Amino acid sequence: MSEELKPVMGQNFIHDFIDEDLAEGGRCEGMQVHTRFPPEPNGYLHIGHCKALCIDFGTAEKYGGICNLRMDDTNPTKEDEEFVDAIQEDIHWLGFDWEDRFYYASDYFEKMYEFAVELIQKGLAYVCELTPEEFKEFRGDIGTPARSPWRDRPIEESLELFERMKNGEFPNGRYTLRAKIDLASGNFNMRDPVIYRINHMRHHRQGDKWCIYPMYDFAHPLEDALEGITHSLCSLEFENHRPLYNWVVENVSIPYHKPRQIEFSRMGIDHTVMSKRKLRQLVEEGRVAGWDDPRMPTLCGLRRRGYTPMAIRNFCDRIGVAKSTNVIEYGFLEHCLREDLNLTAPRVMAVLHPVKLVIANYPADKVETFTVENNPNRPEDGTREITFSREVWVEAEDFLKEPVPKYKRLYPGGPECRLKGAYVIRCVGYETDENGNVTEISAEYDPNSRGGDPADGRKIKGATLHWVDAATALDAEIRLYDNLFSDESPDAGDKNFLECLNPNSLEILTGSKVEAGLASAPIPEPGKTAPSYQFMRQGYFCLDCRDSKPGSLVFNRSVSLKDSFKF
RNA sequence: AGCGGGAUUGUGUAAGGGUAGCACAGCAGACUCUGACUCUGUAUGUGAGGGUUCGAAUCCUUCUCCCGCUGCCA
Repeated sequence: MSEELKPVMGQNFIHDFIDEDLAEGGRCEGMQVHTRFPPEPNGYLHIGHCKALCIDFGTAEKYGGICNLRMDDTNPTKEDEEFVDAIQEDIHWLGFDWEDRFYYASDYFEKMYEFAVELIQKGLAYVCELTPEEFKEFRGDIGTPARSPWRDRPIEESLELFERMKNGEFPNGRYTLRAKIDLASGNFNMRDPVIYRINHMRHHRQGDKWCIYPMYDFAHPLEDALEGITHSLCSLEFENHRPLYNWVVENVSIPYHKPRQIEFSRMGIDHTVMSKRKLRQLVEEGRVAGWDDPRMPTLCGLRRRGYTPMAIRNFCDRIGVAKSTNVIEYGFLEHCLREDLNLTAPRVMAVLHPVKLVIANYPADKVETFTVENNPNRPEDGTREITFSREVWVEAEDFLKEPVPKYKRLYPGGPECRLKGAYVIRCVGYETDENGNVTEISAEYDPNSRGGDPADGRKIKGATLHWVDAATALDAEIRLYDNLFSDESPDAGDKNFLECLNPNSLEILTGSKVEAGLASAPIPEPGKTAPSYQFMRQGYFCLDCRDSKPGSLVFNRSVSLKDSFKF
């Protein structure tokens, strides 16, 4: 990671809270800031998770503290071990390290059970036998308190029933354990929330050991407290749960810290969706090729698209942390990618829409080799050799039969242009097919401009054009991506986000021409970052890890270059 | 309606009584063997009304609008 681009987290309101805690001498004895990233292993990580990751790990780092990775696996219905590995890989790929602090919430089931028993003994929890339907009916609403006919069940009876629940004597839904808090609270989370439910389902790690599972609101504060977490950072939708979080920590005999929950707003990105449900729908309905489709905001998708960990991390650190609703422009993500790739990506030439250019006064049997820099901004990256002959491919948009204002490329009678690294040429004519489509451009070159510099030092008025030698060029398939959604906010309101899908989000070009040297380009392993090349003037491209094979190259365009000249 | 949050330029985010700053996007130039990069310059903002004050984005007050919450999900 280059120093100048190393992501740095700025001061934000979370830090203000922590500074406050530190100044008070620490709400926790001898406090070292300790955070955690607690994904539920039920799906793939996306860039929204990366924001949380940057906040959790970044905050710990800023204070010289540590951050745990914890699988929040308290609901066996949705979770699977397969995601555990994928999640760890993605986090490591981003460059975060939890060292040896990797935990499962399910490892605390025994302790959680004991804490639940303690609550019952204190008269702060009871076994309830409302059916789910009754529960809903008794829940009350704004203005009317909930009713709970079982909240005065004798402690001994609750203890016995809870133990029998654990022993598997009852079917799903027969009983729940509820915290006794406040049936009239305006905060519905406090209206005697369920803290344990019966679920006869095999847990991915615990197997059939348990058939009762703690609810998030009960489990999470305990997980945090047991791990010594000082600051539990989460997104805004848990704000209403904070009183319950604190209630649990305060009413249970935890010998460790009292963690503090701080909430921040999630990130939205325009032209994309972030909800796991919607992403899953895109995959399952075949709207995209899979979770790692380069158009997906998943980390595996972005990776296959050529996004670098550096770019994604910088993005997350620079969008800031606040509590207001926000929608970041997709262009900002692209900016962060260009910023990184511009520094590191080797330059090569590729012609996406090829047209044959014949240099009339160049000998038909002559072949030359030119040496060009891999990255003019970084001479230390060395050079490569490219061949040149009478016929080359150039970009179709670099020629016009009739020029438009400010056009300084090829047209009959137009200015001298430079073939990058080769020769100065001037357009002298063109040929068309019966439909008037340009089939061939003819030009004359200046033999005294070898390497691109005219011997007499005259200034070249036209542009520098990229090209590839027709004699050695490789065919490649190029995939250009656009936003998956044409609507700015496919996530907003009641509209069906699928109706906002952009039908032009993927464009496949066949017959594009690339430098012969790319034949030896390393094809990345799936799950690894594909090295990106800058195709001069065309953007950043990486070989597709799934579809490229030696001799058959498929490139994904990560992002185009900014183009200040619109044709 | 009850509870909890939020509102600073096109977008995101700073400034917590003292010149509203930064980044991206935009526009205009310079430079350039990438119309990229880089560099320079530039326009646009404190949701509304009252109040306190020499001075308010910031403190008080009234209002408006937006978001979240009534899973045995997390």
